[in-house]
Formats: sequence, C-alpha cells, structure tokens
Amino acid sequence: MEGHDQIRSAGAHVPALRRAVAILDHVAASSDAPTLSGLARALGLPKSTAHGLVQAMEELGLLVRAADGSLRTGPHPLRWAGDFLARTDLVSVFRHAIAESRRFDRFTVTMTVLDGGEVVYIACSDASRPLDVTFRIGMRLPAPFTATGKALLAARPERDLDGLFAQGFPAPLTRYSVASLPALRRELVETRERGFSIDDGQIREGLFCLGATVGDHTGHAVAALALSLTRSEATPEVIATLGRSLVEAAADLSRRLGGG
Amino acid sequence: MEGHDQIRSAGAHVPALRRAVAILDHVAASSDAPTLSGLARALGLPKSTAHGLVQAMEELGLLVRAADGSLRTGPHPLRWAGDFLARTDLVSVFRHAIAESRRFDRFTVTMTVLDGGEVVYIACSDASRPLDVTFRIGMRLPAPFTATGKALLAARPERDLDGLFAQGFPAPLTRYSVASLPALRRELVETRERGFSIDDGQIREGLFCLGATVGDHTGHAVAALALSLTRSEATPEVIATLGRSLVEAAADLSRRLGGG
DNA sequence: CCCTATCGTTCAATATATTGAACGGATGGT
DNA sequence: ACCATCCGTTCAATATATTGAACGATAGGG
Repeated sequence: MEGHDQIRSAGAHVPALRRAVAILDHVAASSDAPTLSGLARALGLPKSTAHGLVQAMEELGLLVRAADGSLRTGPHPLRWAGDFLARTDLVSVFRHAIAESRRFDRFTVTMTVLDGGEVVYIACSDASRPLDVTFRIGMRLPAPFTATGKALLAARPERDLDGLFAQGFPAPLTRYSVASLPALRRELVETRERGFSIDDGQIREGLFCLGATVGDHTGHAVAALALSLTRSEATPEVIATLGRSLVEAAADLSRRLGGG
Repeated sequence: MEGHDQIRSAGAHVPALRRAVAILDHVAASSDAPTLSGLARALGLPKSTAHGLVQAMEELGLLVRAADGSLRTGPHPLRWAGDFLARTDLVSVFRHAIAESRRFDRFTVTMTVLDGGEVVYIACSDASRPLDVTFRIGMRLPAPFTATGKALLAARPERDLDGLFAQGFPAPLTRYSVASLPALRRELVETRERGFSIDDGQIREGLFCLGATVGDHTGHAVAALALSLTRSEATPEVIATLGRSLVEAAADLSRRLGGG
C-alpha cells in the first residue's frame, strides 16, 4: 500500500504524522469513501490507533466524517495548498503567459510540480474550454511517464533518482511506459540533449506530449509545462516547431518568475 | 498562537500530528519563510522536537526547505485539497452556474466552505476579470464576519456555535465586526428570517456583502455564495433584488448538486 | 580578526503514545 | 426473531516517542 513502507521504514521518525498522511492519501485516492475499519485494514493499522488518528484529524479539519461513518478529505489542506500555489506564483504566471495569451490555442497545456516520484497538476489550459485549474489541482501521475515529469527529473542531479525510486519503479501505465530506472536515465540524457522531453504514449496510447521546465529566480526547475497532441499530429516538423515554442514559453514563465 | 492551545489541550490525542498541522498553519500564514528555530520559538516547541517533525514533513512533501534553511509549504497537500474540491464538485458547479453564465457580471461572487470557525475560499468570480479560482484557494477569514460565514453558521444547529468558538471569539476586523457570540446569534436569527445574510463593513469598511447557502443532495449546507458591492450601492431596493437573485442562484447550485 | 550568539543536528535519559482485549451497538442473513 | 459478524469506541498494560544538553558550524558585530 502506498506510504505503508514509509510508515514503518527503519529510523523513520514521527510515525503518527506518517500514518496520518497515509490515511489522507488513502482517502483521497479512494473512489468510495472508506470507513475507519476499512482504512485500518487497508493500511495495516490497529483499529484503536486508526481511531485516535481519525478523531484528531476530524478535529483538525483534515478529514470529514459523513453520517454513515464514511470518511472524506476535509477543507483544512486547502489552506496549505493555497499557500503553496500563491507563494510560488506559478499559476498566476501560467495564466498570463499561456492561458490568457492564447499562445497554444489548439493544444492542451498543463503545468505540474514534482512531489517525490510523482508529478502534481497545478494548472491546465484546455483548448476546448476556458481555464480549468480546479479540476486538476492535486491530480497526480508517476513522473517517469509524463512529459513534465521527465523534464523535471532531467533537471535533477542523477543521484536524486535513486532516492526517488528507492522503493520501486512505478508500474507502467501503457505498453510504451518506460519500464526501469536505467531506461529512464537514457531517456533523460536524450531530454537534456534535445532541450525538451517527450512522452510518446507512456501515459495513454496515442497521446504525444512535449515538456519543458520552468525555473525560479535561482534558476532551479520548480515546475514544468507540457503540451499535448495526438500521435498522428506529431510529425518531426511539428515536434521541432512546438518543442521550440514550448521551451520559449517555459523560458518566458521563468523570466516572469525572476529567472535568467 | 493559533493551534497552540489545540496542541496542548487536556485529553488531546496524537500531539505529533497536531504539532505538524500547527507548523503547516504557521508556515502558510507567514509572509517571511520561517526557519526551524524560528518556528520552534513561535510555536513553543523544543528545537529537537521541531527538527524531527520538520525532517519528516520534508520527506512527506508537506514542507520544502530552501537552500538557506527557510521553510515553505510543499506540494503534497495539493493532493488532498484537490480531492476535497473534486469530490464535492462545488467549483465545477459554481463555474457553470455563476462564472460562465455571467449571472452577476457587475459583482464579485465568491464561494466558501466552513472549516471550524473560519471560512475557506474555494471559488471566485471577479467582475473585473476571468475566473480566478486559484488565487483564492485556501484563503480564510473568521466566519462570523463574512456573508458566507454568517449564512453557513445560520444553517447550523445553535449548539454548534458554542463548540466552534469555545476557544474564544475572533478579534474584530473593523469597528463594525460583530463583537460577541450573543450578538452573532441575534444576527443569525435575522439571517434566517431574511433568507440571506448581510456583512455590512464587518470584513472591510465600505464593503457590503450578501450571502446564501448551497445545499448538497441531502439538503445540508455544504458551501455558501457571497456577492460583494459597495455600501453606497446598497440601497434597500438593491439589497432586496440582489438578495433574491443570490438565493435563487444558490438554489440553482443546490439543484445541480442534487439537492431539493 | 576575534568573539558572541544563534543556527541545525545528535542521542541517551525521560516522558508519553500506542494498542490488544473487550465491550455495546448495528446490520444483514437465515 | 435470532444469531453471527463487523462496526466504532474505551482503557490500562506495553512499547516507543520526545527532548535537554551538548556539539560543530555559521554569521554578524566590535
């Protein structure tokens, strides 16, 4: 179970906090609202321990309990997520540079940040309708398979990859998903050479995505943009042209964030 | 310090989690990124305890540490906030019913949920520009002073108010802010009679807001809308007309959520 | 240049959290 | 209607987290 090993790993501090995070992750990931006993079972927790945690989490606004006892994520993390988004100013900059400028009107453009070995979606400009940030906030996918994730991982020191995937490489989402850390390393070398990343059907077959990192005032990659098209549209000319445009757009966002 | 009493209250369980939440609240509320020693001091925690908590929170993606040691909120709560927003479907419904329909084009309309004794902003339609959800996500204000907060509190059982403000009534934001729980109760009686709430300069002088609750499929108030205008615009006729429209809009949202 | 103050970090002594066992209640099947 | 199963909850015995004292590093002021 996700996070389960993180709860129990040798030398891990503050187990109550780790368990609470695992509970929230589980509840957020569940399509059906779990009960206290159900999540205790799923996460391998004693019922009385889960009970104490859940009670505290309700008091803190982290979880909400329905009348039938089922549990849902509560409003309190909105405060932290809102601060995270406001602080980095990423979404505002995205809006100005991508969504409102109609720079890539024909394509879906998304922005993500890295969270461990996954990417989290924080902004989206959908070609078919107005800006739809909220739908995507918090959505996550394994970084190795996404264009933004590949761009962000390519910008990280090589040694970081061992730590990010020490507990196992994510299971492939399609038959094109990169299947191992060595194979991912080779892709990242290509990404650095090319200047932008490519996800060719690794998230969904037929979907072709380009990615480029956005740097902050220190130059560090803090987010990445991805542009999506269909595989049939992705001729070498189109890839080169859109890749260049995306890198320029990402550089534009970087400048707006105070980067070089 | 906010949350401080919550950490140490008699019978409080899971102190490590409460402390972690207090740390996140502090970091989210700080305009300057605090250091480990600074937040230990601010929250009355032993440095070694704060150190252990912060290290775990970094590992969990709850906090991010800059090169100079300063701390910021991390990306992980996005997952939970995103689930919370997606699950209730509130923002999507808001978008369709308010933002896209241009129902209240000349006014700012916001939507909040209750989190303890505060409201959290989850959507906003600003008269002067396109939908700007992300700017407001997580922003919070004391519920007693806001139009949405008054509407939500009016929909709660009377006895809940004692619990929500057991640890003290919030300090007024302006000279018009309601100053006590008994006075708030009287306002809520008026709110129920009128069918919508009024914030007359309690958040900011000169700002006049109307509020109405949005119910879910069970009929329970899960969010509230507020419409903002200036005090000079707020003649009795305008108040009556806009109040009615807001209640209708809120009922419309309720129907879209499966309510009566 | 030197000294003081504060930082982040470590670890064994001290303080406290966790949880197994048991309970009453609710639900569903026979 | 009754019984079995599972639920949420409680609490004292058991297991473990917390933290004071100390350290090396860093920064700023004299």
